[in-house]
Amino acid sequence: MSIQARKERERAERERLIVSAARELAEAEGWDAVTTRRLAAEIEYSQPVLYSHFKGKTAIMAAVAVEGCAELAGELRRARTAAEGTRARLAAVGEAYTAFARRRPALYDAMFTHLVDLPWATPEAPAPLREAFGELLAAVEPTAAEGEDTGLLTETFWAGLHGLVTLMRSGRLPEAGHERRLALLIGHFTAGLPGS
Amino acid sequence: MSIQARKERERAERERLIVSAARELAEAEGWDAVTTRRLAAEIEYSQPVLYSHFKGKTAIMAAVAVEGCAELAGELRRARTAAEGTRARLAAVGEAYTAFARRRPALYDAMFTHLVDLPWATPEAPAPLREAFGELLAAVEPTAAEGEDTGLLTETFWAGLHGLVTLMRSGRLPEAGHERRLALLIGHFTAGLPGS
DNA sequence: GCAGTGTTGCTAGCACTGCTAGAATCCGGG
DNA sequence: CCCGGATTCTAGCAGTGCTAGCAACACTGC
Repeated sequence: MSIQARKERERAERERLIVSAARELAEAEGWDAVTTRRLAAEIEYSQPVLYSHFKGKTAIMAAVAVEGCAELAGELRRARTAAEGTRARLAAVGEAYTAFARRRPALYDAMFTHLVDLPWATPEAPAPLREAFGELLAAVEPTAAEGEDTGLLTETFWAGLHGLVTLMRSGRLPEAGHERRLALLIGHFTAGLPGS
Repeated sequence: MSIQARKERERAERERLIVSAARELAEAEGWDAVTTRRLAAEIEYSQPVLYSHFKGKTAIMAAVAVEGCAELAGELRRARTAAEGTRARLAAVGEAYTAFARRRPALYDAMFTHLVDLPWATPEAPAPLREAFGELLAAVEPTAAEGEDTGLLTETFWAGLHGLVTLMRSGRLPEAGHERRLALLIGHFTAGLPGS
């Protein structure tokens, strides 16, 4: 009984070790550097051990992505609750979102650009994913007009942020001007608001 | 003199063959299926021939991306010139952009998601890239307020479209609702326009 | 017409990838 | 103390992008 519990505990511990090692390696050298061999060496086990925990490399990335979503949700919440007023809250959340993406590019890639085989826009989506989206929703909701679908509106706003981030990170948009582009996006999503 | 001209012509012909084969293969089975071996077989030459034309696989993808940009520019222009009125033009261009992305996902990936090592936001960017952006600019410009930077505004609008497309294609946004999300984006970028 | 020459394209192979079958090893229970 | 079963490792597969060095070809000058 007790010894099996210990084994399960150790196993869970090692699983967390895999995920955090993958994340650290990715953040330090990019996802290309995260090979199964390299990752196995990092956790001081052999390759096949990885496959006893995860179905494959993409499953490991998915686990990292979920972890990242939890973190992002926290940062968005902090930004939102710290700001006063509808417009300022949306601006703060947008700022926090893009700052997160720029500070942790590899994490962001795992979450929102790489194919990771996670259920997204469904109730079965992992909690951290729904939480992160919920934070965006909470910031966007007050800006909605009468009868507007706040879910769709949030998705559209999210797309704007995501586009800014990815196009910039791939060199398609110059870093310079990011603040002003973000301000334009916020401005267009809060036009016609009494508080502006 | 003439024989060298013929050789160069044949060489250029083969280069075009490589690019179009890569493109067709990518559109049919995705970029993962475009391996150097497969591509070589497709053009009925051996692998090293590819490297006498392009620096590597990414360079081939870049060539495909440029071709795709030219095509996108054409479709955007058609959409823009066919529509009447500032708002309708922006809507038509947005519609054409997302339709292109959904119809030719592999092409779109090469152009705007994969790392392709092309100069983008500079004067040295290939003409088709600048043309495609110019089409967006032409549609966005009339919506700009007094003293607004139309370049930055276009970039922001582009980011919105790009975000919608990529999040949808990776399953992060449901296909259903695309039209309404696009309408919301257009709406927010044309608010406060006399013609609305 | 023909040998020499220089380019052109091919064969073979490197170092690496994700992933897995089967051998070896370790650990708890009798 | 030793056996049995779970656990982990070694070794290898099929595939990747890319390249060195050789063979064969086409063209030039005689």
